Amino acid sequence: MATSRDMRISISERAAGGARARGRVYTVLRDAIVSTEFHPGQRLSESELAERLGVSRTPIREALVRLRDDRLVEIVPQLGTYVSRISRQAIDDAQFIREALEGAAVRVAATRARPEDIAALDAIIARQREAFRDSDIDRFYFFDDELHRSLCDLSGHGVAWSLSQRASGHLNRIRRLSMTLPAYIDEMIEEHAVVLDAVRRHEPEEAEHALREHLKMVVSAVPDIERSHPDYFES
Amino acid sequence: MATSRDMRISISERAAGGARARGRVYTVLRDAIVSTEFHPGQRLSESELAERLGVSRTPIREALVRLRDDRLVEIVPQLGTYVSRISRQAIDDAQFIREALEGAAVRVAATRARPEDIAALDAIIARQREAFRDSDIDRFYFFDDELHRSLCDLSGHGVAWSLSQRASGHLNRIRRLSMTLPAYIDEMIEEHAVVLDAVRRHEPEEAEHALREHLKMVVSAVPDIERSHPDYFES
DNA sequence: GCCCACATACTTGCATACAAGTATTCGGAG
DNA sequence: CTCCGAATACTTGTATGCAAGTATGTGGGC
Repeated sequence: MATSRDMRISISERAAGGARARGRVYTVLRDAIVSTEFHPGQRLSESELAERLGVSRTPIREALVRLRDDRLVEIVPQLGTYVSRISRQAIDDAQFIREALEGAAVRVAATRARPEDIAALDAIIARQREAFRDSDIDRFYFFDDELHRSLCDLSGHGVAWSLSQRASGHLNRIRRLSMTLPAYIDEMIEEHAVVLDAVRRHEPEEAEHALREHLKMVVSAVPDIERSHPDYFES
Repeated sequence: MATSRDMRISISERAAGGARARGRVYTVLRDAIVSTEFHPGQRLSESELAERLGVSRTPIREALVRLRDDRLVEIVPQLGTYVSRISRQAIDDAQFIREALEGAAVRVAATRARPEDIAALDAIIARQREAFRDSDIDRFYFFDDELHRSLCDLSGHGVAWSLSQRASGHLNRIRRLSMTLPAYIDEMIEEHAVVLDAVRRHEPEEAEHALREHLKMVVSAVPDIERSHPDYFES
């Protein structure tokens, strides 16, 4: 029947929009946690969050359940909801996931990148240098994500980036905290340039290796962060 | 203070348990979808599911939201919830994710596997042959998962398996459907043996290559399934 | 016979009410 | 002063009620 086919089309068109309140709440809470505006270990109250965000407990709960999947909060029945403390195992897991997924993606990206794609990537790095010059950490963080996301998109598997992101909550808190140290930012930009050069020259092996090395740098910041914020960590 | 440290411990102990109704509903619904007991394209009613499972709409909703993250259902506001039709892009994405994650995991597993680990893996393959001999597809499917999960666990990053699974909903429907064909099962078992041999000999490169080749076999079944169930697929 | 308009019955999204259970705190006894 | 117990004020989990919106079926007009 023709109707069923029409319905299918209208469905996929509308599903893309998604819900409004639920998605908004999830994004707001996730940002607050990753930016450590909500401190690791802090207790969260569903009712208080509902009041502050101007919605009822229902969308708050649905967002918290998603955040639990991300291991960013721990929900204990009849007791409370807590921002997860940063876990070394979770960092290690996220690092493994990122290297595997983004490494595989950049390998494909290196074989497929067209000149205009590379120009777009160059532009992103230029913006990173700008943000660094202006000491605008939030903007740098944004364009850092943007670069990695673009590389995944180029591979034809944008889902690699979304998955990597959802798995990288603990790691991203380290990223954000490490960006308060200018030395890290400077080195990050140079490493981005190395990755991009390998992509430009269509060298998949080299690109993957450079990216994996680059990703390892985030982990190297852990001891510094652990020293300055010991209470943010587990056990 | 000592209290806060004690609290932390009790929290992590209890968080492991998790909720009962919500988790149960999610598992039941996911199994129903992946086994195509719920047909791709089928419309689901929150109220009907609530009645059938003996709970209210709330846990049903939370489970459906998780399934939407898995791309297994499409929720259209004020219209209805539908079991996603199998999407070629989703299959391709899942394949990419599985190869990247499990490939990286088996590489590590090959370097770390101790004799007793390998014995355990051998035992799983033996059970697969048993299930094959008894034509018990569900049991074979279970031990297939068990083998892949064990390999990921061996790498020290069990999370690779959970992520891979959550991303593989569309692919798993193909897996289940392809297992109705005995020829596929037989070949799968042999390929498992090849992977395991490489792990036994501590050859990471070879193990990853064999696993990636093995994973590709699932995709090769797509045209067959598409011919026998054209209405299960998108557009 | 065909087509258009309206009412109806459904859907999900959100808000609220109730139930079960825990930590804390306040009061009293020793 | 110390310690024990019960009541209280919270927490999350679940159930239900209401609002907004869409598809469908029915009845009337042409």
